[in-house]
Amino acid sequence: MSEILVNLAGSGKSCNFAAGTTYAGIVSELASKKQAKLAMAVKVGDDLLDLSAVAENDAEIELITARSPEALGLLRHSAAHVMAHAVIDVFGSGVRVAIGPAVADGFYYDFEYEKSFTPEDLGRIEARMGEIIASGTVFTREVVSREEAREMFAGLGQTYKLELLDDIAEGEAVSIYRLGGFVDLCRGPHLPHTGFLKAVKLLKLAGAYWRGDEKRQMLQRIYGTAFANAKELKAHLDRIEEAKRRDHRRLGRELELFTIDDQVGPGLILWQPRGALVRRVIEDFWRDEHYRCDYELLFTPHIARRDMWKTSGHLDFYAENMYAPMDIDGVGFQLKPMNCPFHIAVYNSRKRSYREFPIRWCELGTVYRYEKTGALHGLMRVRGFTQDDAHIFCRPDHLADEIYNILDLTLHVLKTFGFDSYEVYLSTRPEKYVGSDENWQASTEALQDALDRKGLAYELDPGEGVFYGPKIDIKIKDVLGRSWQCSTIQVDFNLPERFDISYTGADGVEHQPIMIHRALMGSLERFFGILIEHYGGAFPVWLAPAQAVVMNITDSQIDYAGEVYKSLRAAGIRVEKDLRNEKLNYKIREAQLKKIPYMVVLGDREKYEGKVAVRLRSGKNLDPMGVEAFAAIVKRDIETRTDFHPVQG
RNA sequence: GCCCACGUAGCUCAGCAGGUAGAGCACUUCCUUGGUAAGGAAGAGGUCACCGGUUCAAGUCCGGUCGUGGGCUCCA
Repeated sequence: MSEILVNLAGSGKSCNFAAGTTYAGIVSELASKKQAKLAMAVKVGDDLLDLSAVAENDAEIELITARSPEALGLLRHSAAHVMAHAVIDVFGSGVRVAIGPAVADGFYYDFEYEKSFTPEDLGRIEARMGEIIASGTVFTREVVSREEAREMFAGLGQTYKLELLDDIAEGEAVSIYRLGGFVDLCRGPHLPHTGFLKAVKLLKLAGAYWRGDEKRQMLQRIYGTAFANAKELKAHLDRIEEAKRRDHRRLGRELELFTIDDQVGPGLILWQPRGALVRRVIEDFWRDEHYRCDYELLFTPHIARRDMWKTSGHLDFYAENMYAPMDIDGVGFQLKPMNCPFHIAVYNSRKRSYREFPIRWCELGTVYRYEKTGALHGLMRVRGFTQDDAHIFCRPDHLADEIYNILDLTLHVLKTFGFDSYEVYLSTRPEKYVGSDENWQASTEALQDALDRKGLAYELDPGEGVFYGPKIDIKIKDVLGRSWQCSTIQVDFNLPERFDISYTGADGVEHQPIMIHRALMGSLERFFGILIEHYGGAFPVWLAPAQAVVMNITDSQIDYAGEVYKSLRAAGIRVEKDLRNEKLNYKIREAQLKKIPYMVVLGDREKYEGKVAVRLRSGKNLDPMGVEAFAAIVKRDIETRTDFHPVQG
């Protein structure tokens, strides 16, 4: 029998073994007793392997323990098997299992069963899982022939497994894993035994189509999560709670920012006064920044002739997202899902010269798109929303600079809203596309060039571009670490062609301009939703609907409070007054719940000294000061768009 | 759109062997004039989402409609 040399990464230890020794055996030799006990799997090269697998060649192996980055995936995948085992134990062999992978925050398993599972069932399943885990049942792997596997799963009535089996490439080994009486077709690897599962929890039930295809069978999905220990599980559950507390739908109602009314319709947003105020501040900022960057503002209608949407191609490739046409004096009109054709119409209103380029037109354009009822979600997915849209008409040689300037503006805007961590994606030519290869190549290079100059690291998404041109997408990360795609910059060779727009070049000949579509925030509605969650409803002073609230302690300061209120207002501060006949505690509590940045408390002391006592929403107090001094503090927050007294958390 | 769950006062929720609704907060009025997260009392407020069915009787059972929530790419 041949010998192989195996060394344990990080330990400097190596040893000779007979080929065919299991990694468990190797580990027990090379690692300390303690380490060996903690080993969940081994990593050889890029491959994660079961401890029960055998080594055939010289190798360097790495121990996978609960602390390894790969551990969570392993734990969760094994937990999924334990769950499937438990479900079959509880509901019988009539349960058909589909797939059960580890996912970003946990794991799931999809089942088909005649009865639907109830939330109470989760408890029963979890209880049974607890028993399986406590038993320390081992996972065993077997490599079987296709025929054996087919026979076995057919015998078990596991038809989904048969289907999966058919998809395994010829030549690839077919492996099955046994866990007690439960057998699953699975690539693995798995934990040595269930005793490694220290913290598992089932979370929710959901429906999911077999293979994500809505034409196929609807299955019942059970989501769960697993962590290396109870503490980390709890931290995860706390994060879920925190996300719930920050849910923009809840805060939107509590802070009276927006509502959605059944009578009006689903996916249609009513901006309440406080929300509308925030929106106005956002829009003002947006417009100012665009004027600064040499954009011009447009306004365009909400409907247009159906013919226009035919020319633009929307009726061909976007019809399912558009609302039905309406008949106006015998002519078909349709609600706009995008603003671009209107901007082209503005372009076409007269002859254009290269001397005007680049033309930069922006619009806060409200569009309407059909979304499936099940997809609607608060402000995040709606049927009517306002895009912070812009279109740039230019020559190919302008492209790189224009993109650079757009990136510059985008990052500035995002940063101002407190987002300074980005993921950038560059999507290149897909299989089906319009435009010449030269144009694609030149503009893709222009995008790359701009990204490089801006010093932005990006990921390449080959073939993920839209059919009409390459694009850059920017995802922002909020305080909870969730990412949201808002900004997009797209080059378009298609619309200029379809509308046959042109400009007169320096050579006196007509040329076709290139068009760039871009949005920074994407949808004002959605961006507002993201902001609400990002700030947890405690907007920075420049955005806060109410920046300060003046409150008196007793009726004897009503006049003084009125004066303070007036001078703050005159200073341009959004101030409210609470002069009700209530105790100070009560007023503070209310202002606190409204997350108003500054509470101005006025009692006799302040009145006689001509000062104000300021409480921050963080709970801290500032030293008493004159009204002007206080106004200056608030003004500084507003002008710098940065809170000098940020809210914790 | 599909699966599951849910839809009772502005909000959060209770009610249920089917016998014609209840709490807390918010709101209104009165008392209280009180220094940094809820002072006290009284009052008003609901065709129990909508439509239909079963029943002597339905918020409670059945069916449908509308709406809300969790999901529906993360491949054995």
